[in-house]
Amino acid sequence: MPLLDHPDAKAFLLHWGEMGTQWGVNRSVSQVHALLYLSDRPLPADEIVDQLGLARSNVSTALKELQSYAIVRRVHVEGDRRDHFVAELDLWEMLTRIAAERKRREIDPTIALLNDLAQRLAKDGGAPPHVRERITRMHEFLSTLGNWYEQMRVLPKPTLVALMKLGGKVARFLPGGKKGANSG
Amino acid sequence: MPLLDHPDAKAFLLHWGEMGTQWGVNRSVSQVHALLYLSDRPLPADEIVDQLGLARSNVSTALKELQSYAIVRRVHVEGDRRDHFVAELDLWEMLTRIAAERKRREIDPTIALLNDLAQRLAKDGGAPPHVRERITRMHEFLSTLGNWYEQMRVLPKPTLVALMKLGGKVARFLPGGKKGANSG
DNA sequence: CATGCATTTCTGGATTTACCGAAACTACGG
DNA sequence: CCGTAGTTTCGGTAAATCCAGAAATGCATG
Repeated sequence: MPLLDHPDAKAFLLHWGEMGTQWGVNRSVSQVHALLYLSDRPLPADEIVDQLGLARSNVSTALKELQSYAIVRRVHVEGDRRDHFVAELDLWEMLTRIAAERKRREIDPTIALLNDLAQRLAKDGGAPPHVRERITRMHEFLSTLGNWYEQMRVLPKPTLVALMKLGGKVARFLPGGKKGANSG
Repeated sequence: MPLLDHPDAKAFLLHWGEMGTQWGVNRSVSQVHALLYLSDRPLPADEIVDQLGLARSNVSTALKELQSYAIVRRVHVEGDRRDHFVAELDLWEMLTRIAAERKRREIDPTIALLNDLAQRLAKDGGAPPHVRERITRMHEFLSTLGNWYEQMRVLPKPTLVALMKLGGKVARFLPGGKKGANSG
């Protein structure tokens, strides 16, 4: 029985699709992802086509995209020649992989550009000082974020989860204590 | 002299505009933001129109959107009846405000929906167990993230910055400690 | 190496979104 | 009551995106 006959499953899938569009992911991609996330077994592309009513080609593209994020992978199913696909079910993994890929695609190139601009501006005596300063600050800011991310990325997952659950209490451990901690 | 006569300023603005589109923000909005970020003085809407070559109505909409994120604000300029606009220059502020607004607009409604679905599924004896479980897990996951965010949000900015700079080292403070480090 | 099936890539059309320019409307201060 | 600034709405158009069908490619098998 099709998974999407269940109204709640369908509601989730539709909402997930819309979420995607708001974050710059196309609807087909996020719907395919939602379907695989809800499925209890690997699905072949054809079945995704049937359940979502998308064109075969479109599903193919979506699967490729999802695999490039490493949140969907191909699996072999005994006695079936067709590729089957499953979604990453560990949501922490899912999040970190999406973050990693978006950083790679969008943030890193931005930092690289800002690096260029900042360097050029530093030598350009005629450049307006505030432009130089603003771009340099943005560069530093994104670099800091990037470095932080790289350090979080390599932490073991349970550590990450523990930190997240600890929430604001981590601030206790900062030199100077919680309120009004200094930045050294 | 127009700010965008400087090639590096222009490069930044164009890149920023494209970044926006990849994150679900329209190009006009992010370009207006970039322009205000680089500007060393408050700009009236007309001047934004001139410098970016956008329609007046479009700029008006973009400014409204940016103000709804609280990363641009209206200021009064002595001796000029027109509204002028400035961008938030503190990038940590900018980030947290964008995060706050996107959470409010997109994440919170998603959590609310998942909450509904999870509740309904819990009572629905006929629902496939894996669907119930997957949706429940997603709900818990996003709730955890949301709670974490709320706790981070209220930390003083210097504390936030300090934590970020501390990076992966915060893991040292966890009970059970990461390899090779524990608090005394 | 030919065949059949699975999959990807290409291409044109449909839909959606973005944007302009004009007009209507609000607000405010002479 | 006028003039200026600002916003909102709207029709039209341009551009980007989405997506179905066709063609091409890949791949395992006999």
